[in-house]
Amino acid sequence: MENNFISKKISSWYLQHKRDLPWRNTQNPYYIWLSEIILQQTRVVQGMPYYYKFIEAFPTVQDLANADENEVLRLWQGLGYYSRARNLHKTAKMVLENYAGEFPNTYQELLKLKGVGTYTAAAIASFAFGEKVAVLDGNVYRVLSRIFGESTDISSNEAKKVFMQLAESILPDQDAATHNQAIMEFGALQCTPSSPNCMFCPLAMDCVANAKGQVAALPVKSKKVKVKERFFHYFIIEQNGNFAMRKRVGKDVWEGMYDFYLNESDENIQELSYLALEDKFLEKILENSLIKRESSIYTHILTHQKIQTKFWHLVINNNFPLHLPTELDWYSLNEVDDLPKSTLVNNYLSSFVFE
DNA sequence: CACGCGTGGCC
DNA sequence: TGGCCAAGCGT
Repeated sequence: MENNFISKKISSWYLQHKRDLPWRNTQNPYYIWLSEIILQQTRVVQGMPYYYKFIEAFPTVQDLANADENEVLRLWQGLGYYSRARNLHKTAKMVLENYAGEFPNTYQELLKLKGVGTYTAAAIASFAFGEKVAVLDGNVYRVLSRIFGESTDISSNEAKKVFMQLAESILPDQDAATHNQAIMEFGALQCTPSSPNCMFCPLAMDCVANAKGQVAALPVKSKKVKVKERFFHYFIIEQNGNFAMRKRVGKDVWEGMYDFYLNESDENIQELSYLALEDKFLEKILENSLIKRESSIYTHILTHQKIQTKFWHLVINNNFPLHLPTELDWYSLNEVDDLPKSTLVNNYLSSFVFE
């Protein structure tokens, strides 16, 4: 490519302004993979402590593969998008079983790993193995849309082809790794989503959006999220110093994380007696317990959901032979602490001390 | 393939 | 304040 002045300017800017991030000082594919999974949809400052925790707890991919899923999820607790942690663990096992413990070293092979899509495969292939493949992430979409004045909706299916073509048009033959790092860092620090400082931009004179006064309008992104309201009543069931919890399964939020007995309604119902009408188990435990604590309403905001929750701490009479539903099991206080839990549950638990 | 999946920071 | 975003992926 002869119009590589764009790549050269961005890479030059990168060498002057790049942050010193730990995963940039290694070519170990395990560390690079780990950092890329952590950073999916996640800010560097938010992911950084998790990166350090993981490499300390699991220095090698073998260590990660040999861990229990709960242990991995517990370490991931608080970072969100927990399928990343479950897939991280699955992939570590795959690397051990299918690749003899050696990370696959090409874009095409990397794509076969769980949780590794086109972006992450390109990132690992270029950073760890020097393969000439272009990364296409949120930063790259933004930088390219502005430089080239490309207004294709980045939420559309067509965008992936259009922008990949642009990305490849400025991908240099040599050192794709530095180029890829550079364009992402350029998007993160210079060509920012809102109010970029184009006065100091080395590409100001080359940028179509800047010339047309379209910087704020690009990239075009149409997708809007619809927020669904949900109403939870969590019942912390305690008997003889043990607590009933379950591992969440299915397609709902927080799959794999542990929580308490949940009564969910479409409407904002406050009366326990009303809830118990439709919930025989709840009716039974209410008849045989004391309400030790009734929390205030916790409003938990997720990307697609707004969940209003009240927590009820019930102490079941010691002599009542309570038979738990199959999904629930008893855990000691220390075990409760060790289990992976959502931030909503942890917010409640950390708001007071069990006595 | 459009949608669901977390959390925290920003204005 | 509420909406938007931040190194996407699986289904």
